[in-house]
Amino acid sequence: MRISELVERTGVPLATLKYYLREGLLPSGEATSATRAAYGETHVRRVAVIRALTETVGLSVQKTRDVLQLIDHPEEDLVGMLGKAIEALPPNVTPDARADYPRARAVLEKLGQVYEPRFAAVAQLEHALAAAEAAGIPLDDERLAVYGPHIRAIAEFDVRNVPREPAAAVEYAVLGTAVHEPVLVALRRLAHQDLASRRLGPGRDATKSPRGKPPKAPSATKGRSWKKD
Amino acid sequence: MRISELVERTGVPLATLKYYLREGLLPSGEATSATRAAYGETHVRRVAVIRALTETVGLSVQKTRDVLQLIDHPEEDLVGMLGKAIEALPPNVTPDARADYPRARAVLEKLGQVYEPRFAAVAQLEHALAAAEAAGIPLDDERLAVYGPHIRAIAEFDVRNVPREPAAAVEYAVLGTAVHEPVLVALRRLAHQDLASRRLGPGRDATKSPRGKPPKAPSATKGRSWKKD
DNA sequence: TGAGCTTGGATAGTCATGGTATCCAATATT
DNA sequence: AATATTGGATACCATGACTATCCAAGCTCA
Repeated sequence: MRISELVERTGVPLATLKYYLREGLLPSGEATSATRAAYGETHVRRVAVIRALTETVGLSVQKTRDVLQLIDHPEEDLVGMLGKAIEALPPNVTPDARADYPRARAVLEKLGQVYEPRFAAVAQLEHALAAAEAAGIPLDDERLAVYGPHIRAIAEFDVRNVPREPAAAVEYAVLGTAVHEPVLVALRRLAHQDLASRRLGPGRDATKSPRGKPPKAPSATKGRSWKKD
Repeated sequence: MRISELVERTGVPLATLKYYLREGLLPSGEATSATRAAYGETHVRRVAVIRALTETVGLSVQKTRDVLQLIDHPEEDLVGMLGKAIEALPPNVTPDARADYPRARAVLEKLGQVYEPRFAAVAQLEHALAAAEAAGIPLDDERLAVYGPHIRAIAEFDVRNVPREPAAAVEYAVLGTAVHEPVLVALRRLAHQDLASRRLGPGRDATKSPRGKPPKAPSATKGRSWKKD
């Protein structure tokens, strides 16, 4: 297909596609002549991934390019790739191997995981913990005892499902880490709303302005029983 | 204290503090004279919260102001406040009550939660699910069956710990939702790295450059027993 | 008292991002 | 041949988050 069709298929303006081309996010189509190139389904998919990474995950165009290059040039070392990908993900904190991340270290020790200051995620965790502290809601032991195992279980599922084929594994690891984060975050927010509205009782309005029927009582929800504190 | 001291205490440049003042993120100190004002600990804390929200959570200055105003003017309706807060959080998708969010609806039905298109989080979830799909890693039933309950459990803990006092509850709900997200995300990334390095076997190097002894089994951690699901 | 420093308040400038818009010349297409 | 579409290059623009200056009205301390 020609680039004009790519515009139609993806809904992304021509000028923007050219921009992605320039920035190296999107490989140029196969040149069929001096002034013409053919694009394929891979390009359609690539554009979708670019938008997912930039719009939903919130990566900058530069970081998106880094991540895509990781996928395009997979190395055998999955763990190393994963590390590099995580480094590209927000929040953009650059790890300093010689720095000390006391909060992160304490947390990791409690979780029985290795504290490795070269991991970008350690610096990210430190940052996040400091922010929580600053906001007046530190991650105390009790909360960590809840968050830790559940997050670990989620991560175990993720890792269990890594494809065997190396290239696919890299793509899964890199994209999966990034792309499921917003899903998890949204699910938590929705669970908050669901629980809060049930807790504060049906009968009161569930939303700010719209007058919506408050979600019906906690009744039967998959047989789950939510004890209310 | 004078503003120059606030600069020292927070490490934020004067020009930036003035910017926050202008934008209404930071209340001005109590005027002691025509050209002098006194700042207190509340200001120090406020600046910390501003940085946490902008740097770590990734809010824009505008959205940060919205969130802070929510906290400063708490209403009794906690659920409504929570909804407004979530609306200010990234990704910035504005919910359309008349729109249909098919992916989000399907997920919520499977989870036994109410589908309410006015909730911003529903639109956010739809967005995230579409992005995951575009990236080639859709949230299939199996994954949802794992993510859902664990996230729910986390959210239950969060809701269980809402303070009783209304103003404190609003602050906890609004800040807690936002501020713990980066923590959860960082924990998942670290769990990925931990699991991946264990999986690809000790014996192989755990990171690209650093040589880290693979963590010992999750066994006993501080005598605390967190049952793993 | 007065020289110099610190403020608050206002205004303008800067830098990075993430696009948009144009122009052009070389083809395709009809 | 006439018209439309490309690729490639270049220039332009809007937003956001600061950052820098200016100024005049106080403080402060010798």
